[in-house]
Amino acid sequence: MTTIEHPTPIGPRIRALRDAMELSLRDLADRCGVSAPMLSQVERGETSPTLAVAARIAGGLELSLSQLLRLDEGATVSIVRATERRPGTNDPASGHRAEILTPPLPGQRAELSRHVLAPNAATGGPGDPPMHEPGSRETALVQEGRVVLQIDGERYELTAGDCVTFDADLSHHFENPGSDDAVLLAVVSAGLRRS
Amino acid sequence: MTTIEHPTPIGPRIRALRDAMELSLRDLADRCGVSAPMLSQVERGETSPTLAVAARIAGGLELSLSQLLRLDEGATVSIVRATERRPGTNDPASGHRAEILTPPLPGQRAELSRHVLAPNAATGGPGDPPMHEPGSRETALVQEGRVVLQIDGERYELTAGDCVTFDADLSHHFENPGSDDAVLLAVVSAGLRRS
DNA sequence: CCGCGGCGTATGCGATAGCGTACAAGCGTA
DNA sequence: TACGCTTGTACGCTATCGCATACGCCGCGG
Repeated sequence: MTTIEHPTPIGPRIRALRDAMELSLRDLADRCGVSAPMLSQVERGETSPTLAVAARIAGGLELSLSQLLRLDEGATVSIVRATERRPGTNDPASGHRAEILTPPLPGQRAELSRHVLAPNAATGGPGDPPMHEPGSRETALVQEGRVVLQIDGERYELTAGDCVTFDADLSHHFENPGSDDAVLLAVVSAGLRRS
Repeated sequence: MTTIEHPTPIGPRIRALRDAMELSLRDLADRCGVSAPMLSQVERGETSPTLAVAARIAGGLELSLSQLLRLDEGATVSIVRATERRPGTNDPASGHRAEILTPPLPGQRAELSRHVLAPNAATGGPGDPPMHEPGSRETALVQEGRVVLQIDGERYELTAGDCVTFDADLSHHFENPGSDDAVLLAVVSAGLRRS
């Protein structure tokens, strides 16, 4: 009996998920098209499955593979302490006021910011930044007014209360086409993490 | 020459990442401890690597495995339109007022909420919900007052301006130990997506 | 007592992942 | 033309993944 060294202890996790769904090895085997003995070996860490079967196992557990493997994501809790207030941008010319609510960030995981767009103001130019690191996600909530979001050439019209989520590594910017200030709460989260 | 059907087209992605880092097959092979021919076969989808070597490849690309596989995450843009205002909870007994800012959500990807905690109030009980689906992340920003966060028994003290990120599938709750209202902006994002 | 159904695991065999090596093609230099 | 040196790929061989099958174990009903 030799136990292989794990890239990540996926075995116990599969076992836990299977138990939580109250499936036997054979039940899960039927659901995912992987033999029961194989499942047993994977759960006990006696073998390293190929991506193909790992993906089928994930499917049987109603997860995507990257979700099944998501336990190597690092610290479960990270706190960034408040520091001096970040200045915030205020561009009277364009009518764009932005305020980053989160403290500056080593090992950045998330950033909340609040934007106020005067009538006809926009965040950056059409092809410019804001553009975040590959894999990051942005969620924005329109709190007041009307906003037009341009992503990669596409145009979306949003009104107060609308919420949009998109891949933040695409070029994107917001505009205020209305005649009142628009207020936008934006959250950028969880991009790739290099090293 | 037979091409296997991919769980997810990881091959082209590896190739793209390798090109972006300007590494040859042998360079990457040295970095990650996987032979160059193997890398070539994986990139072209001629073989499905084991998790062990996939993880080493990911390591050579300075990514975690789940990050390397993260391309099955779905649509790049999703908009949830504003609907009627959600009522929001208001519990005078406990002193907890909560307001969910995002509209109700098919295919929920993110939820922003704003919590006001009167002195000595708390969000839920110590072991209760709020507890979100496996894999989800929560980021919270203390806007006013002082807050104590309990996660899985651990206790963290936060003051205005602090920002915390943690795995939201752990049991957690916030308390206000101060003598003024505490205001908390919370964002839950990107949990598991079943099927 | 036996039999029957379930459970997880040991066994043995094809198929193939993963290695070292050897190869063809594309560069710049002589 | 030949030469080094790079690039990515084809060739064999061994380790092992992944399967069907068989086994020991336990709880239940006869």
